[in-house]
Amino acid sequence: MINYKNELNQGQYEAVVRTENPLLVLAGAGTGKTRVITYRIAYLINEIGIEPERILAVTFTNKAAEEMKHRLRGLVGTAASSVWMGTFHSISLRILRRDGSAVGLKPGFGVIDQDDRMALFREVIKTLKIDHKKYPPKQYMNKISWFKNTPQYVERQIPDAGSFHRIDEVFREYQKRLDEQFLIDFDDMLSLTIRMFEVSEEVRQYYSSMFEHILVDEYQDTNAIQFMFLRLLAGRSGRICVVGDDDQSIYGWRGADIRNILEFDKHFEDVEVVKLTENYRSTADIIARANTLIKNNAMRRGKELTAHLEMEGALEHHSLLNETSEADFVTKMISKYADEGVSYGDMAVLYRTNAQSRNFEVNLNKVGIPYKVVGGTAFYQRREIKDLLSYLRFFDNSFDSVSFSRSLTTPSRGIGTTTIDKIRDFASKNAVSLIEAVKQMFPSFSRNQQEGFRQYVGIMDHLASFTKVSDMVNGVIERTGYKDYVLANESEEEAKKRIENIHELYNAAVAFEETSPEGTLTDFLASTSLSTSTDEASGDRVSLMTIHSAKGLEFDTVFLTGLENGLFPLYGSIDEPEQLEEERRLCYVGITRAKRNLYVTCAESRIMYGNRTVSARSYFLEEMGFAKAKASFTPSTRQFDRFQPKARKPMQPQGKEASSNSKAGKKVRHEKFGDGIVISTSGEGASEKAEVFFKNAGGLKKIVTAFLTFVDE
DNA sequence: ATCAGAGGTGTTTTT
DNA sequence: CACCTCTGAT
Repeated sequence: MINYKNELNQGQYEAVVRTENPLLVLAGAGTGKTRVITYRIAYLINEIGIEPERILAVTFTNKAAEEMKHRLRGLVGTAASSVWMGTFHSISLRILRRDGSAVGLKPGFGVIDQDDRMALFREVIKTLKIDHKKYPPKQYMNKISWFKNTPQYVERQIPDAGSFHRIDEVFREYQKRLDEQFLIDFDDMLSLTIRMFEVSEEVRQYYSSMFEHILVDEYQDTNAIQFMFLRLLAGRSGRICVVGDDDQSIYGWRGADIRNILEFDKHFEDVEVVKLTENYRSTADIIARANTLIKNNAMRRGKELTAHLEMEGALEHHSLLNETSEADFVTKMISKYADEGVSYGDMAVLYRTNAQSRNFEVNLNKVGIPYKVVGGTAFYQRREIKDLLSYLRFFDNSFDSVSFSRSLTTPSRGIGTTTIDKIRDFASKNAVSLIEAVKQMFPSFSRNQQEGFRQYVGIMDHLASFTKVSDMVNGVIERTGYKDYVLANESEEEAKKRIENIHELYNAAVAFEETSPEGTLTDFLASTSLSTSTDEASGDRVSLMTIHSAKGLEFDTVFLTGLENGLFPLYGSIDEPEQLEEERRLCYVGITRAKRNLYVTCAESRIMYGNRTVSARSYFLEEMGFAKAKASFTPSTRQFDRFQPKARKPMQPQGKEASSNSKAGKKVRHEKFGDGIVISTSGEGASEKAEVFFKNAGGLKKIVTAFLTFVDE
């Protein structure tokens, strides 16, 4: 049926048929990674005779899993749906649903989503009377999230006391509340699964022998405990195949450990390695730029892509005056290509930070070009959706206090925080559910409040009369009068959008019933917590997204924007070689998204923090070989600091060579903060301020230039 | 209990 | 700039 030899090149073929030993596939951008994975699974099923449900395939996003399943269906038909395919998180969740009792989870446990988790941290900080201004809840959340991704947490340790203000207390209190509410958070999915494997040899054995073959996509972005997960299932000599590209590792900040891929052959026995370097995506020009850029990185296994498509395209760099002209330029080019017949869905505008999307949005709107901002607020994060779901969440889990207070107060019923806090206390002290607390405390409420509660409890009772998730969704929409509430409180335009979303929620519930006929409300709610904005379809519209979100995607025409020092590479990374390398990899990912046309832009100044700041061209521009901007698009005569094209230890900025009107990159000294590097400047004359990164004194600070001494080297 | 307005604060990137 | 939280007025 499938002719593997004909449909794959030599390297891909090897990657597909070597199924005995641990296999590392180093697959550069556009070298047919997805093809390898799908064909390998097909090969395992069709040629080796492995049962599809004994194959585990881990992807980076839910969307990638869907895409892969779709492609696999084309190769093996309905068997595709039996393969275990999904992200580490979704697979872990599935495992925990079945065996979570081994680590003390109650069968119907819920999953708290990111926003609610943040809300929970705020509560905790408040209860512990910690000054949230001095110690923002967000920091605790990040630190604890980070900690939950370490082997120590898997081993049940508690964060090092003293490492951050009262963090162990916060951790305990936060965890206590989660436990009380029978909730787990995002990070728990993975760490609890691994803990379970360690605690229960029986469970581990069950999954380990069930999965005869494990495949992992985007292996370069796995972290320490994801590695543990794989090791526990596959053993040291197991049948595991990981596919990745060390040059595309861009999640170090999230704990991804590039050593997982660099040292794969140390972690497993008898490892075979296949390198895929033949690129079938981009023009030779694009590949050449990508290669020269990434050569500047020291931490890599080292490989060079070769272009295999006979195709011509544009590859240009344009330096624009400011962020508006950058957006103008991009918009103009998009129109041009659209006129030439390139469809909108085949074009993408990429940037380093989400905040940059605005200018493009404004301009594209003006001209009427359809676009989609990927990575904005995810569907399930929208206010109206969260409001409605909070009823279902509370109905599903009457211990969930975040959902309780949200649903109880939207639309408002004359019950406020004071009363809610009382109910919480009561429930917590008596170890009863919140709904039980309400019932017992009922006589103590004022008449008005009693009316509110009666209505609220009525909705919950109403929900109990349904079995189908979609009916419940509909029930909430009807009984809360949510549409009227929206119409009464929002502008007509806004209300229309929200109501559309509400209908979409109902559709999602119907779709859920179709894809998982056995699925419960709990499952549906968990799936909403796992869903992210990158999972949503984009249609025939121009994609606006961060380079991180663009990972794994490709477009005919790509605009890579904002190539300025301080923005891309971003501030903090400039002085840290390792981080700078990650930024460079990110740039590499950006370049290699383009198939035919690539435009790389920068702006000489842009508004940041509300004032206009001038910044220097990105190091990466010179490294890609864009030594000078095109004359026609550089009205400014300003000179920028230049760097040796092949500096190894990237770039101690050379202050001396900078011109007088751009101080970016210069080394400075401040009486109090010590040595630093100027990132950008704003203002004129005596009020001129410089944004300076102080390595040893708290990072980025804004200082009036007069207080700085410029240091010559 | 709710809302509007002031004022302070901080920004990467996301499963 | 844009968000968020706190405050004081209804």
